[in-house]
Amino acid sequence: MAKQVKIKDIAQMAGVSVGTVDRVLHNRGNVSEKSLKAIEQVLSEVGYKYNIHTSAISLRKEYKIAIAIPTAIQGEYWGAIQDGIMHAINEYSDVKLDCRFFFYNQFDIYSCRSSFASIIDQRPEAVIIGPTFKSETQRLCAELDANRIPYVFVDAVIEGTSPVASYSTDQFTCGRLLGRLLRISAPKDAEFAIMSSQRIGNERSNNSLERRKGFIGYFRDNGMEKNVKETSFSVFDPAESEKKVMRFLKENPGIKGMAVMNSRGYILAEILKANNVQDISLVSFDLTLNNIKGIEDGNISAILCQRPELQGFHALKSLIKSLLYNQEAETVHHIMPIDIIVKENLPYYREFFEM
Amino acid sequence: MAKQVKIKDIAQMAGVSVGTVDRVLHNRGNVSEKSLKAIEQVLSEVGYKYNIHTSAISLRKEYKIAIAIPTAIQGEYWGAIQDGIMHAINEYSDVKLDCRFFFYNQFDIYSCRSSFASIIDQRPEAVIIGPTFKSETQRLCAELDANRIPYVFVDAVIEGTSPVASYSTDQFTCGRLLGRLLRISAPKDAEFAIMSSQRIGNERSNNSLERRKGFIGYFRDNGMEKNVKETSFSVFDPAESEKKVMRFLKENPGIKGMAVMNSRGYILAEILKANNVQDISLVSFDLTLNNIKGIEDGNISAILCQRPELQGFHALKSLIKSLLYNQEAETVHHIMPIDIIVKENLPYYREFFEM
DNA sequence: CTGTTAGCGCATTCAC
DNA sequence: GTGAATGCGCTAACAG
Repeated sequence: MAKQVKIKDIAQMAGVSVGTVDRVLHNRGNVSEKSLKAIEQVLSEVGYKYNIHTSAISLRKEYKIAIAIPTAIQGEYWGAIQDGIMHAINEYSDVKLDCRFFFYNQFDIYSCRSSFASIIDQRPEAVIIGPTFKSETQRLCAELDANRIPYVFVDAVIEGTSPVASYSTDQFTCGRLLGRLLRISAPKDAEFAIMSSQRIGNERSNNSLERRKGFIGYFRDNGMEKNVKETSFSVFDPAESEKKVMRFLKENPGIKGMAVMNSRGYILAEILKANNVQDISLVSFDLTLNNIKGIEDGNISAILCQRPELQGFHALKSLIKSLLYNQEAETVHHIMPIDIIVKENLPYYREFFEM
Repeated sequence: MAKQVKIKDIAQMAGVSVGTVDRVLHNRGNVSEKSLKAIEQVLSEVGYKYNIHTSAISLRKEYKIAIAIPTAIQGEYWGAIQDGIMHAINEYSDVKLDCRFFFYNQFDIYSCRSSFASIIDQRPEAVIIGPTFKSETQRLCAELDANRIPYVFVDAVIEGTSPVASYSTDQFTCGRLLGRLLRISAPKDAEFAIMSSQRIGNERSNNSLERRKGFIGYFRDNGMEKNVKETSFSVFDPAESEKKVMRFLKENPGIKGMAVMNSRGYILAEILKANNVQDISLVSFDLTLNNIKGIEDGNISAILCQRPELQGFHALKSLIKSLLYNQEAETVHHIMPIDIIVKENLPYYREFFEM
């Protein structure tokens, strides 16, 4: 229980006033070489620790924060990210924030483009980005970099950018994990299907592709590459999808597991259920309301979840720290844990908000 | 982005001074009926939200907190709980705390008794309890209740007590989940073993018993009660354990999965590995260093984890709130999520500290 | 360049 | 019973 050393203490030890210490801590210049040295000396000896909250109350400034993510629907993936952000706003309510959401349609590059453009117009002091379109994001980030506006990524990372932090999942490993979950619960010679949703614009396409690679890689590593089949279904045309999937299963009777590389597992759950297919394990992503129902009803065996609330929470938290401490820090990439959710452990994931 | 309403605002609206509002908020009396009414009226209208941190800095008081848990070893279960507590101390460093750990030997009731006795002597203002011995805990809690000292439970809940909050896991469901994990990855006629560690004093005995019940219940529900076998092993005598386990496996050649109802899975992993047993899945509890190694080496198939850091973190957090707000609130029992950890998702659980 | 000072939201003491 | 005043750790404006 070492006592926290305060700015006043440091000032005293360094033989200067609190004002000068404050200037050093926020490196906003106008400090003599001599004072600087003295203060840095003391700082390195005693290990000063900032107090965000007292700092925040004394700070009269209100920060404008822009949040650029795909349209968030309650009970779905981006809705959970939004929940996490709201939670952080609440937890750091002493930091005065003016948060604005700039939702865009993740399947419409034009919507993304115009959304990003209006962000620049708003001149925010910090930005949270849920990136979908690569070059649009890069363009936005270049602009932000030029204006020294800090930003963080949630869900995924875009190369060629320099965020304060990022919160994402190792999608490749997700794919491998999916492979493992299906394989261990099936006979040795079983076949497995990758179900991709055919959709113009490609839903979180990069993520799905990585997952697919991991999935195939897993079976390749186990000498079972030939056991992996692949087909697609439509999100919008259930009847057509049903026909297609059932035809696929008839042609591939060895299929014992299906992996849906996005959050649309529930659609296939409905199809399998309607056709009384019992011996196929279904795995998918994200704890959406539909998928929750699928698990509860026993039509989905497992869901992988990437802690979207936590991503949102920490995204805002790290931005706040960046704004208040104002220091040039290295980018920190955080890889979220991958939760495996099945019928038994489902209830407690829903209930407990994890911060 | 509704503006936070402050005490000053409330005072103004109610036509009184901040002092009076404060008296009401902390219900420490000396307020006229009329003022009280007025303030409560305003409060119910605007929904005032406390700010712990500003509250904490203005509060000169230092709180004594006693933490009574089994001896915490880094990298093991109680060590992780301690980590979470330390994390909370750090996160709420503006609240002045004098935290003292009162470790006790969870296999020695006398050590527990003397530890609990010294807590009472210390006259702490709040207590975190990791309960092992039922009546010892009940006695401590009765004493705390009598002195109106708030306390919270981690890991488990003891009946006949009235904590501020508790953070524990549904052990019965853990057992069921273990059953499921083993069953789905084995042939239909496979047999499964409950491995209990025979140890005087019974390691977290209640938890193990609940898990066992859940495990057996799961197989009963699936009409496979007869497929469940049971044996025990010693933590202290590896050679003897090895003999015993291998004999058991010879006598029960149908065994395809083993469930260790505590954190000692790694011991069996070593035995299986040493004897080149490959076709038996091993599942156990808690992300201890030994178990992590077992997963990495492929000798343990899965570990169930009950977020010990999070338990510790929230335990202290809720105590802090209880101390600062000083309101008689209902007990809140929190059931932690049960994480399933396998080789693929292991790395990211270790890395990401989840608050 | 530097020290002083007022003020942030809140708790508490102390006159009235 | 009540309100004014002081201080908590910190920031920033201001006067030197």
